[in-house]
Amino acid sequence: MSKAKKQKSFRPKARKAKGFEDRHGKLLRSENALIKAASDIFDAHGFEPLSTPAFEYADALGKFLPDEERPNAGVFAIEDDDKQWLALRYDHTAPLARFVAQNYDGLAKPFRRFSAGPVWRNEKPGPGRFREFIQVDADTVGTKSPAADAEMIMLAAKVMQGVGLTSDEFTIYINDRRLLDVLLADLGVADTTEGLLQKGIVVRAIDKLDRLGERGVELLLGSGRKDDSGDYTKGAGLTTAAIAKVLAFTRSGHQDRNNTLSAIEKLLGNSELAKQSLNDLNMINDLVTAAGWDENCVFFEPSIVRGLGYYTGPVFEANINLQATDAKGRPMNFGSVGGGGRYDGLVARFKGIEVPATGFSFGVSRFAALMSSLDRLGDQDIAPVVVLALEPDQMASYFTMAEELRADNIRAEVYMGTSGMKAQMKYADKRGAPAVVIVGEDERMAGNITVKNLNLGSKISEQITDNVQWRKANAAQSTDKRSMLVNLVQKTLTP
RNA sequence: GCCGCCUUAGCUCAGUUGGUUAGAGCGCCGGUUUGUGGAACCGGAGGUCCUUGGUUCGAGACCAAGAGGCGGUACCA
Repeated sequence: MSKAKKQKSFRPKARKAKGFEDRHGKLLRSENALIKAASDIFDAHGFEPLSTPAFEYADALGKFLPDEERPNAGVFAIEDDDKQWLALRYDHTAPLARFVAQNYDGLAKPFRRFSAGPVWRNEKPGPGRFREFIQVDADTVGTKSPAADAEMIMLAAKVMQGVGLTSDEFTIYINDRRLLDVLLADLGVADTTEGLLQKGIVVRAIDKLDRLGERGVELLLGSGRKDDSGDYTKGAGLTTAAIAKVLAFTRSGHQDRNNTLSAIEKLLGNSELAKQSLNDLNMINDLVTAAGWDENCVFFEPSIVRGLGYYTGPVFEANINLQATDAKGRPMNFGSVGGGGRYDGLVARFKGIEVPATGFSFGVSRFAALMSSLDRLGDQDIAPVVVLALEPDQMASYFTMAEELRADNIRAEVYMGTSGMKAQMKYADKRGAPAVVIVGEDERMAGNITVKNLNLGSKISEQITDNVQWRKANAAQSTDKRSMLVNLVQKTLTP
């Protein structure tokens, strides 16, 4: 490597941006299968497909406004030619609120729609956490009816089933934010700025129950917690008695939905707001029960709160009860693969009038990664049969052969390179092709085709140690008349 | 953002108290075998030892700063 050469060419390093993922093969097929399964279910229930742009004006996305100092905190934002700030959407809900507000008069309400596509968050990436990921959302806008919430819950369960999970392999948890509001009001957390801040800490602390355990959450509710790395997190500053009450509430879940509701009623039943909430939850329970969803996959769970601030009523979460390991053999604990709830305030930001809404969202990337590693989705990733291109002037006939295979639903391709036969065999092997079609001069002159079974070939090779025998072994291939092409390939592919 | 650990070939990693020309396995390429991938044997290519500065006669190794990666934690409208 001469100095002159080094100076001549600048080469950028081939590397992908942090927190962004290349997706291909089995994993991408899993994602697509998941998106399709969810979309089909939403569509069958009468939800309208809706696609909104990746960019929105930043002020439309939320109360977030990019400031000069850190325009990209949380979201990816750019300043347009006209000095207006654009930001990549960070979920599908905010664009929906914008769409509904903008087209309010023309929409049949309640308006029900589903959306699938990537969303972006400019946050620190971690395992199973990316800066770009796909969400599939279904939302119902324009009704306060708990029936709409019940429908969301059942849709979530149906999607879980739709991707092949049995009812003991997934769980849908239900809770209601209003119950926590009542509880905290009882404990003296006021509706002031300071109180709302405190409430936020409480909600986020409860959200961490599964990760930190009750002891950790207890610290976060009280004075604060120091983690293993020595970092200190400020607590909510509740009294010991108040902490006990909050924890008692999170423990009030039972296996049986009715028992959970009566336990909550005993704890909070005197309040008017709690009565409203329990009424709604009872109606949800009736509908879910009538539809036949049994107690082992749909629960009321008071410890589920969801981290986001905008929920105003029932909240839901979908969990997978399976353990998987990643490429490096480490256990993948994904926890929830989807969540949602009622948010009655979002559209009001635009319209000034309250437009109640409820929705559910699946984190497709996370969900699909889990399913893919369990070989539960995308296992239809079968490599194509490769038609070798041995004689350059016979390409037309190779194309014809591949087309015949495709007509019989066999994934097939013609080798597109210019290398010799050995390289073509290596190519087919590396692709994982189940078989190759070999038609060279010999076959062509005789009006024949040869099909080699690559899987069988590699099995046979394991038993051969002698080099000469190795060369001679072509037991894994057979030759027949040209007209028998599809037949012979078919026979090779079926075990 | 805060805390900890890490960074040597495409990948996983060795590399002695600081001492000539930095290694292994796997992978890759070629050959044995010019119409046959996968086994076996033989050969080959491939390195800014993350970067910069310092200590030293001499640094992959020691020191400092920076960058990147991993993990934890926080934030996540």
